[in-house]
Amino acid sequence: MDGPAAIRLVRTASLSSLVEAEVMRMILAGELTAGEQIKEAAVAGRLGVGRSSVREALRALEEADLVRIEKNRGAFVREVSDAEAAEMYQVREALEALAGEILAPKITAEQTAELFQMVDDMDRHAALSDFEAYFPLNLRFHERIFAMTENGALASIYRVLTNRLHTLRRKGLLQGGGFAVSNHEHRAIVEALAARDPASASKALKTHVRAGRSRFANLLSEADAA
Amino acid sequence: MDGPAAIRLVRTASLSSLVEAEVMRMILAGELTAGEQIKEAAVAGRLGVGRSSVREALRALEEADLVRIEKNRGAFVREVSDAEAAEMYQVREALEALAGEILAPKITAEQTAELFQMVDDMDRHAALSDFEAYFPLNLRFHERIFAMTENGALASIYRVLTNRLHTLRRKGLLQGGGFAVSNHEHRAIVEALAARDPASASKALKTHVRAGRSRFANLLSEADAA
DNA sequence: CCATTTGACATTGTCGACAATCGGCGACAG
DNA sequence: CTGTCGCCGATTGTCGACAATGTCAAATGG
Repeated sequence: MDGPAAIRLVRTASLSSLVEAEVMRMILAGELTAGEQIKEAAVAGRLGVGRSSVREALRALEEADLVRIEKNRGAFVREVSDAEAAEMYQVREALEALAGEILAPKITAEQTAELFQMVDDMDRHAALSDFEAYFPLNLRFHERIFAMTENGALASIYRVLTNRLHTLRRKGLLQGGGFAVSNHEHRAIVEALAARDPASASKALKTHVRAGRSRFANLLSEADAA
Repeated sequence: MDGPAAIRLVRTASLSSLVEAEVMRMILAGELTAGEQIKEAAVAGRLGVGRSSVREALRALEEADLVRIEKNRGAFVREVSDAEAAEMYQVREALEALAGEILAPKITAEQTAELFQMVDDMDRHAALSDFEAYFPLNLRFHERIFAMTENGALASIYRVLTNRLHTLRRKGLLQGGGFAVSNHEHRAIVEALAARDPASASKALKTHVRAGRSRFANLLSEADAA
């Protein structure tokens, strides 16, 4: 027995949803590279489930735009072009700005403390150049802001977008060396939120996303030059 | 033989994707009411396909948030509460504003002509109180604006959002509200776009969505009072 | 009369079988 | 040598079988 958590899991989660989570994890972790084919039988064998469960999972991932399915050819890890990434950054900018507008007027002292704490932690990791610790915290920071808005539709759409962007963002921050800079922007965001000023919170978030986009764009041109 | 269109369809579309489209159509058309259970065997029999294809389709629709699947209980048409609808309106406002900002600087004369034409058509339908003709044109009007931005990510997310809004339990109310007034707002939007002014286009779209939201809210309180 | 149990039925979850299709390799003609 | 055709192995598409689970009403006991 693994305890009540496992019991609850079995009672609520279907096999295909677990497969979906696992394949998604593999994609976001880079264990499956962009463009690579995902063979149903291989996944089924590896996870010890039938092909139907894998097919259902892949179908869900297709709707989430993480894989692309071509009839009679199979499922492939979706590749996001540079142009698409730029589009997504533009949408993300608007979403983050909205989140700032919603959250600023109603943020609580506990919440600002939590966000400041996260920024402090990120500062520590940045000082040590500990990317492995910094990166997930960065993700959680933005996710917490959306969660605090208590607008479920907004948070849900944001998650869809970041899932699609995930590999790109990792790459952008990895080489940028700009993640100390990026954290200065984080602090500015929290300060604007703590001041309960919707306009400046919105602006700080916009600025942050736009800076991230241009950091990404710079890396692209460097890579093209090389 | 049904001609080359049918051939292309068979070569590119899987059964499950066709089932998905059909079930989605039934949900959006209201043939399946909110909260209703969708039985796999019934759909499979009605469409003449196996249960696997139906299951895959339902799984995709779940990811699109049009149905909700409970393990061992089945799939149900998702119902959107009034509170969720309000959240979505807020997100939609931000997305439409962004679309206006993107489109205004680069809209062409042909495109403004097309949009003005649609507004004129809507005026005609409004004068005749022809809901059935007005409503789909209204949807297309907004969709065209997003398409013209040529930001695929933005258009894709907007579609996700509107699909979800269509499962609104009291969606009948959405269509009722003063649509002659609403079309005045449409004209203002196109005029701002034609003037190639991003700020005012963005503002006109925001105003329009916000007005739609309050029209909806008014109808809700009326309905609750009755 | 009410609460609980039990058991039959309906529905979903998972699996493997079989058919359809694709991609590549080699045979073969020019 | 090049291009084409046809076969073969690998992979996906679809289906129905069987097991697991939930539902609901009748039977049972207090």
